Amino acid sequence: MARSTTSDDGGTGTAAGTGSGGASGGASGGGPSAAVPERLLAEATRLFAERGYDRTSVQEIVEAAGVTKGALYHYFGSKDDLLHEIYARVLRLQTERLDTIAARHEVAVPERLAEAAADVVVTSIQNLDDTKIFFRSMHQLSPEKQKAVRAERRRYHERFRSLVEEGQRDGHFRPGLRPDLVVDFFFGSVHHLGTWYHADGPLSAEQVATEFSDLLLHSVRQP
Amino acid sequence: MARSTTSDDGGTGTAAGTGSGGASGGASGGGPSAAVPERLLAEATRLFAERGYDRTSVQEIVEAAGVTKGALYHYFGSKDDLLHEIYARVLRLQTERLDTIAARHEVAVPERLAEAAADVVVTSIQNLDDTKIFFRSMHQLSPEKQKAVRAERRRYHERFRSLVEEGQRDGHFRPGLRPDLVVDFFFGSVHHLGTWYHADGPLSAEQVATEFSDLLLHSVRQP
Amino acid sequence: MARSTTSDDGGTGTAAGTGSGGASGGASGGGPSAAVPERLLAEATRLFAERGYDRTSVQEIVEAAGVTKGALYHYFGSKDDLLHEIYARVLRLQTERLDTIAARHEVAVPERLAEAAADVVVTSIQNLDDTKIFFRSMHQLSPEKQKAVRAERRRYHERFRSLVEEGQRDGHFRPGLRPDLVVDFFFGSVHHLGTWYHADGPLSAEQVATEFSDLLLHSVRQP
Amino acid sequence: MARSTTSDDGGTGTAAGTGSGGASGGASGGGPSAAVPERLLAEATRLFAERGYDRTSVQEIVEAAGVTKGALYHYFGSKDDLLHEIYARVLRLQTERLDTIAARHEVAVPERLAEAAADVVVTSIQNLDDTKIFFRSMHQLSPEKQKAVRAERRRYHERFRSLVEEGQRDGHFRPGLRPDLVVDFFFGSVHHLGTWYHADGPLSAEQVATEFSDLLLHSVRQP
DNA sequence: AATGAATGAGTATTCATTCAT
DNA sequence: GATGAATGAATACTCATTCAT
Repeated sequence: MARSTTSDDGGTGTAAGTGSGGASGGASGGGPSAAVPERLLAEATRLFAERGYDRTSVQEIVEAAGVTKGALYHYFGSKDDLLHEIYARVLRLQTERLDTIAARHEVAVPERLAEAAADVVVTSIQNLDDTKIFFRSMHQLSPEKQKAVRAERRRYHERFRSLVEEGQRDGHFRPGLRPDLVVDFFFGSVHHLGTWYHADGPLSAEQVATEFSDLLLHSVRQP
Repeated sequence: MARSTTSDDGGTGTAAGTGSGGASGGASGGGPSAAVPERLLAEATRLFAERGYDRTSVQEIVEAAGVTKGALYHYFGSKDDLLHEIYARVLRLQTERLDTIAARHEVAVPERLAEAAADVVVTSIQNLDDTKIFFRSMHQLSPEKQKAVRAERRRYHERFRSLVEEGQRDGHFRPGLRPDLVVDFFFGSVHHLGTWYHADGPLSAEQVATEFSDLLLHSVRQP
Repeated sequence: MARSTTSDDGGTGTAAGTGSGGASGGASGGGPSAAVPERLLAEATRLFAERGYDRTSVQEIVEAAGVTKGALYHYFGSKDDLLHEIYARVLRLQTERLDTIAARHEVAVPERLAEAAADVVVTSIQNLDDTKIFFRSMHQLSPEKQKAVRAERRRYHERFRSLVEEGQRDGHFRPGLRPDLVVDFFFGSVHHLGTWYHADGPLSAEQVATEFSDLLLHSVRQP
Repeated sequence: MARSTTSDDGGTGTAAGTGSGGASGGASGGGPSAAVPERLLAEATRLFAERGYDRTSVQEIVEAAGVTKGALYHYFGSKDDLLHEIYARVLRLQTERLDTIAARHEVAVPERLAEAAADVVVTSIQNLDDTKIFFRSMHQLSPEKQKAVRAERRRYHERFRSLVEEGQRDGHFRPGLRPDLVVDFFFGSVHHLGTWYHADGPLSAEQVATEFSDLLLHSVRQP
């Protein structure tokens, strides 16, 4: 059984091992020739972002992916599982990137914070569908999956907060600030990108990233 | 007919005519003795915030309000209408407050911006249910109501943006900033209060307001 | 009480006596200044013909008539009552006209039959809404009202059948025909006028009446 | 998906694929062992004829057919779809029969018209439920389905009318008659069979057919 | 690995009617 | 004579999920 209803395998398990060598296998991403689980995740992401989790029916997902319900339930234990997988994927990506940036101890804290902030803006815009889903659909996950996602999210925020705290200890950032509030302040802005940013608008992801990063840095920096 | 399906009466219409002085009338808020439309709105707000719009059934709302479905549909054209009414109410409130603050031309712009920022944080926390609903459920409104709410929201953002622009002209705020991005940056933070703030947590509304306002001001101020 | 829920007063009772001397009274027909019961009947007739009895709500009727539900229930015991009144009205009219024509014993039977046939076609077209309602909505009447209408209808058919029988006895009409079948044959055609006749089509009521009457006469006449 | 909401496949599609030879498949008609779509159609036909389309609930249909609502909606897109399917079935049958009869060019027109007339009476009586539904429920179809049925019906009438016109050209029928009116005259009679004919009455289908056909022929024939 | 028929509990909404005023 | 708020039962339709094949 490939089902992952209650699995805690970090989220890669469901799709792993399918299709290699098969006629349809191999491609990553959601193109028509991609493996079935990837295609399902890609279409689900698109549809959840477009009309919301509750308003997207399993039927619509499988039709968009060109498979049948049976196939979906072969790979995913439930609709909820699909959503959880989407969250896991984005959290994994962001955590990895933040860890890489934060670990560059040779770079001064303000530069690392600026880079981390800009990076999360860019990846949030690059995965705007995930960003939209993230803040809208958390409460539609089952309680235990919600708990798991919140825990992962908390760890991510803690790493970010550590950077702020490190900057305060080094005298770069204003000591009176509450680092947790700073993090909530900034990630509110990031999560809301999904409500107003449009790829075909006047601003590139990098422009937004630069400005958001700049605003954050000015807001915390020791004048 | 008291229905307000397409009314643009500013939202007070639904409750009008229920009679001050009547046995059931008069009270505002959602207590058990309040008028039926108010009770429905109060319970709907609570439930939408608690479990989301799509996951709240009309049945649950009327049970919580102690009336029947027929009564709900006597006052509101649809479930969607209820949600729209909630949005209209909070937008009206925030717009009024911002207008009052922004109009105090005898006060310098940074002080007015700081006050406006702190004020919207406090009222967002005081109406935390509305805040939660706002950013989660916008896309569950019917397209035309969504358009109406977005338009109203845009007007609100524009007023806020004018303050930033005024500050730039006066030389208080950094000229290189894009005022629209500043507004999106800050209101992301505000709208996300609903995802992390808890009334029984360690922070008062005023503490958050002061810190968010401070972060905003530092982020834009001419150093 | 003016209600006529179970009355057998021949159908005139409900509206009689209202409004004489009142500001709104006097006019017959359904114009905006007509008395309330007439206006209700007129709008109900129009709406029942347009969208069917079950698909017309009491709310729609009272809105079209410019009154409230309370007013409707003041004059009519039920929605069903309204429909019954419409049937009674058209049956009364047709019966009266047939009686008048059939009683002209100085005229030969074929001429009387031809005139009766043409007349019922003309009045059916002049009251096309009633004609549409008649054959579509009979089964939506309450069982007892349905019985009453059927009985009245049967009496009407019997009078018509008598003409055919009289013609057979006089040697004008073919003796082998079953008069009841002739009547059903012809009234099928008449009742179906509502499904195809349009006032703005190429045929006048009189043209249809002449041709239908001619077809009937040729179908029964002794060659 | 077996749904046929908008299908124009001539109406057989809904039942396709249920498998001849399967444990439940094969039987036509509405017996308890028939395939699910057939059983649903059979019970719907019976109930629509008995109490009308609007007064028959989907719940009643599925209970009568011994299945669940989900099963109905698996095969039919809507209640409206069921009705449309009933119309399509009867129209197909009648069109086929008329075509066969009208195509016998070796037979003189009056004989062919008489046979066609008698045949449509017999099949209308044999499918009396369909006949009842036909004239009562047309206006309860969705506008586009109504249009489709009317178009099909028009084609049927046109074929019948062609017979009349052919007879006029051949000198068998009176030249002054409007063939379209003759057709409306006759089919009014046919459609109304449902309102008065009873299988347990004194008349056999053939007796009615013979007399109706005779009345039609006499009404149009050159004396 | 995959199908698709079938389930059954759930959804928002409608509506004729009543009744205190 | 007339109002309109309120009822409560009924309505068509949806959908995540299961399971025999």
